Amino acid sequence: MPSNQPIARPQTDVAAELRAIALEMFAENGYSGTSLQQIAEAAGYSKSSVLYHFRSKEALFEEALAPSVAELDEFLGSIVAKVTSDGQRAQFTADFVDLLLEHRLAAHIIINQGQTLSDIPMVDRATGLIQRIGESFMSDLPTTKQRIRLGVALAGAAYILVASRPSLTEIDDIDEVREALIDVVGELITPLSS
Amino acid sequence: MPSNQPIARPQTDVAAELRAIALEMFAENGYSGTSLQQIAEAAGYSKSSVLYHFRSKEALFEEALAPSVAELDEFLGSIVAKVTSDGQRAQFTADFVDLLLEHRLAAHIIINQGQTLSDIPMVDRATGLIQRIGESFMSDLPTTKQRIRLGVALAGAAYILVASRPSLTEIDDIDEVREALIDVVGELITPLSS
DNA sequence: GCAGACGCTGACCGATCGGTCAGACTACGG
DNA sequence: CCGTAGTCTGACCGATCGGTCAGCGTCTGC
Repeated sequence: MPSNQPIARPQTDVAAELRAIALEMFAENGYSGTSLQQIAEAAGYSKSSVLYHFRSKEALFEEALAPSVAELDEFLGSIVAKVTSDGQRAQFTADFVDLLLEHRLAAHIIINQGQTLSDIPMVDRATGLIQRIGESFMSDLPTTKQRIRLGVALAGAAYILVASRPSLTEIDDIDEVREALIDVVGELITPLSS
Repeated sequence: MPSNQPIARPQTDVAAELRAIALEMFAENGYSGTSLQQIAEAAGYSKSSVLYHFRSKEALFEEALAPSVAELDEFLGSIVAKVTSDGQRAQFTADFVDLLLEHRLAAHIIINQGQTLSDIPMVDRATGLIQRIGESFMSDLPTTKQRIRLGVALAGAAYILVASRPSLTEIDDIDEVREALIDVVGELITPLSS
């Protein structure tokens, strides 16, 4: 029973392995602070091998970010419905927090290095999506204060979950943080329609 | 009437000029993304000149950050009084926002590159100070939700003022943003004592 | 007017950067 | 049993990195 794709994927997908390791190192030490040599060593391959699987350092970076950006795109699509329907604001908040938690590393990179790396297409696309998410709310927020409230909620949540040292988040149960965060963001967001 | 320091400082303090330019470039392109060559060119000097005024790239970086970190230290000292006295919470909030505004570039660097550059003493000192500011509040915040509320307020305000693209802040009058931000942070912080 | 300090520079250093390339080894289909 | 495609590697490339050093003017106090 032949199939049109390889009968068995190699047990270890080297490219995927490299993407994962690279994503972690780019988040930890920055894009320009991480060399192909370091990535190769961490993965147990040679630098040449990394460049065999990926056209360039930038290509590796983009492919490592791609899945997270794709989900961010999907998230933006699902927002439109929820923002207009008042009852689903809570669902949006939970989805937002969970998206950040699921894509910690990519979010860390976009948040902390987004401006610096704006000339990389994948990064530019991600920041564009984030901006559109903000705008989809902003459109019916007349006062500066309301807009700031939204900004503090989203940026504060993102930074706490993703970019801060353990200091603020501490060792508290991650689920406890998640729920508290959903509460606080919800408080800041829901009075916006009033 | 001789003095024990040079009678007249040179009209243009080259070291100070280099610190300012370097701070800007480190904030914009990251520490490892900024070379001494680039800094020298931007300042109109040679790379050798930069290294004449500063022992090393890291020394330049530290000296560029130093004034802001010193003020952060001062700020931490002034907090202790204000946190305990309930009436001065509003004053604290305004001071916090103004501190961020006054030291935009340094704050940008610490926020976005603090983790990556934690092995640089000045950066480590700054993150330590920030942590102590957080702890000075946390100490009498029993629930996770209250602590998250504080974290969202501080991190959100910091990120909006300092680290975001113009997207959220927009072209709105900076004073308008400042006041709205003080309002929102105040809302999040003041109910903490209840 | 001379000695020395100061500010600055180009030439140069070894190390490392991202990237190329010619092969080596393996596995598989004809 | 051979050819070919896929995977991986070391040797090598020019460019750039942070940093050193000898020496160039200029300015100043003696």
